Amino acid sequence: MISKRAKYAIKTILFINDHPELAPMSAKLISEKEHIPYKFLENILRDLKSHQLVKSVRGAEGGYTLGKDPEGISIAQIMRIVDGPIALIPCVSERYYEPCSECEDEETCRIRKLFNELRTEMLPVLERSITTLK
Amino acid sequence: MISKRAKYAIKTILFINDHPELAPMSAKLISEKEHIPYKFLENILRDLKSHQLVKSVRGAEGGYTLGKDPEGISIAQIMRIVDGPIALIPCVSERYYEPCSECEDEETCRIRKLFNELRTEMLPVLERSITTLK
DNA sequence: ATTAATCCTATCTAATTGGTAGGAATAATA
DNA sequence: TATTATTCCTACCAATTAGATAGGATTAAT
Repeated sequence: MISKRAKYAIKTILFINDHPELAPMSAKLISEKEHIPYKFLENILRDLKSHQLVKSVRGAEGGYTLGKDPEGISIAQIMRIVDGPIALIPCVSERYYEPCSECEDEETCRIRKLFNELRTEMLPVLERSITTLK
Repeated sequence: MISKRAKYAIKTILFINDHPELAPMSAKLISEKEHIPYKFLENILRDLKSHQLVKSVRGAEGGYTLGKDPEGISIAQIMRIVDGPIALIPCVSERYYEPCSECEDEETCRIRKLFNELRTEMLPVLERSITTLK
């Protein structure tokens, strides 16, 4: 299961992308329209900003805009920022790899092999640009 | 990420299936060979038993055997028992469905659509019989 | 000066994860 | 029959994570 944080982050990015006419978009508005607790949303936005997924404008009339071309933003990117690995076990994660403490031989581990295959199936779905979501 | 509980459960089922000559298999042996904390393993086995994935024989020389034909056991089954849903958001889970509290319209939700597609890609991998794992 | 924003640090509560403790019940076998 | 090896059961516990909330400093438009 992904966290609420991740779901909120995805909603936020989609909402900003859907409403270019309201740029820069205030956290208050996002919070109200997407039913995300305001202070929690602030945290999430800070996280997204530190990873360049959004940019901010300070002061009155300020708010957030996407940090890069929406074509280049995927759900996978957002998930990795807020939840960490996409893979379901750490020993098959590319970016967050960690060996399993009790595993005897990673090369022949059937569990690892299966979850590696699983990750391979998952990635293309999650790495599509957010602009392709309908 | 799946829990350690789930990984231990999978290892346990595979180990029992791999060693029919040691049936019934004691928790002590599984614990030692697969490096799973004994008391924790007991919990997991109880859980697997209550879902008919293993059967037990009590007393000295007792232990555990598979609760059904290994052809009929999948990683998905084990994961559902110990971790719950396979789907990454509750609103696309078949067996553990729950609506998203903040969602306005499930039918048109793009996030839901994507994660539903994701689940559809994941299931065939996880629902293969454990006997096919190499 | 006021107001509406972002930014920052810190704190809090509840649930979950990963595990442990202690012992009762059962059955093989010496 | 006593011992031993096992499953079975209830309860507890510590650390971490999830999901926020609090309070205020900073910035900029009006």
